[in-house]
Amino acid sequence: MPELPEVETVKRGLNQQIQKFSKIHSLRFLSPAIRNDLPFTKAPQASGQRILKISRRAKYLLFELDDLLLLSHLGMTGSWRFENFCQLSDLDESPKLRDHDHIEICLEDGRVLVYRDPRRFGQFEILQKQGGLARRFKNLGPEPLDEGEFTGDYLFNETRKRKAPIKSLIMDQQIVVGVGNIYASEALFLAGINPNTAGDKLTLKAAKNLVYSIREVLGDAIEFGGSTISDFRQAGGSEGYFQNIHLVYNEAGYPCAECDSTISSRVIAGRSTYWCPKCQTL
DNA sequence: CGGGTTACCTGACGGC
DNA sequence: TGCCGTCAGGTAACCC
Repeated sequence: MPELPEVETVKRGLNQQIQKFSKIHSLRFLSPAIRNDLPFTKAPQASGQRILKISRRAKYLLFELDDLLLLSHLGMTGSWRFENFCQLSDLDESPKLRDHDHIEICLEDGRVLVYRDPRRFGQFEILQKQGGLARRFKNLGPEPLDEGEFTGDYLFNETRKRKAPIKSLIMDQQIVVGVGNIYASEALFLAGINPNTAGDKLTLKAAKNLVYSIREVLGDAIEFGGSTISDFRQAGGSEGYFQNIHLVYNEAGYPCAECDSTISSRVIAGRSTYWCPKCQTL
């Protein structure tokens, strides 16, 4: 589900709600069954650690503790929420848990952070602060919103000799992180580039345009609190608004907002893809 | 290696 | 009502 704007929205919401240096009373896994099979039911090493802040790399959330990092990927349907009044003495009787809750982090201030993920495509790992992260993230490309590395020249170079459709390439997290299926279609529309165009057919000018459009659509989506398609929610539980501004995603058969042509769709590398045949000719 | 397909899961929705 | 097929924002394993 969540792409970069949704994860960024969750991160900002969690940081607002984390009190200054909330201390963890206990962290426990309610189910061993999210994607990277949690090998234990309790994580005593997290007890007593403060949550200093929550940051984001690519589509991963990083809970920075005193000595540890909690790494959380939301997959398609993952979400974090706060519940009040954690029953510290008798967790099993907690009435606040729902179906598909997998992780519970009780804070000493009495609140509890709960991770829920019906489809269980999410990931969760506990890493040592020193060293673990670089290895874990070695295959991730640059952050699209950071100045400097993700430039038109960079994308042009990365797409040379690549025959795959440009849409697949901008969703490749080794080339650039954070772009998923919705924002790939949206960014290509803004740039006037057909998603089926082979990577090596991209001109330098088009690559520069596309980098600009990716930045624009991701940045705008963050301002609107992300896109709520079915179950994405901000950390406070409210919906995003950017889904109301999608120009091509899920618009097959409807008129293009720019030119009234009928929006096309086709599955590319297993993912539904949408574009305007008249506006996207590069 | 590069590109596509499938698997991993549950739930929502449409057609019959 | 209910059954069945299809689809869903991601990643990783697998196959050619």
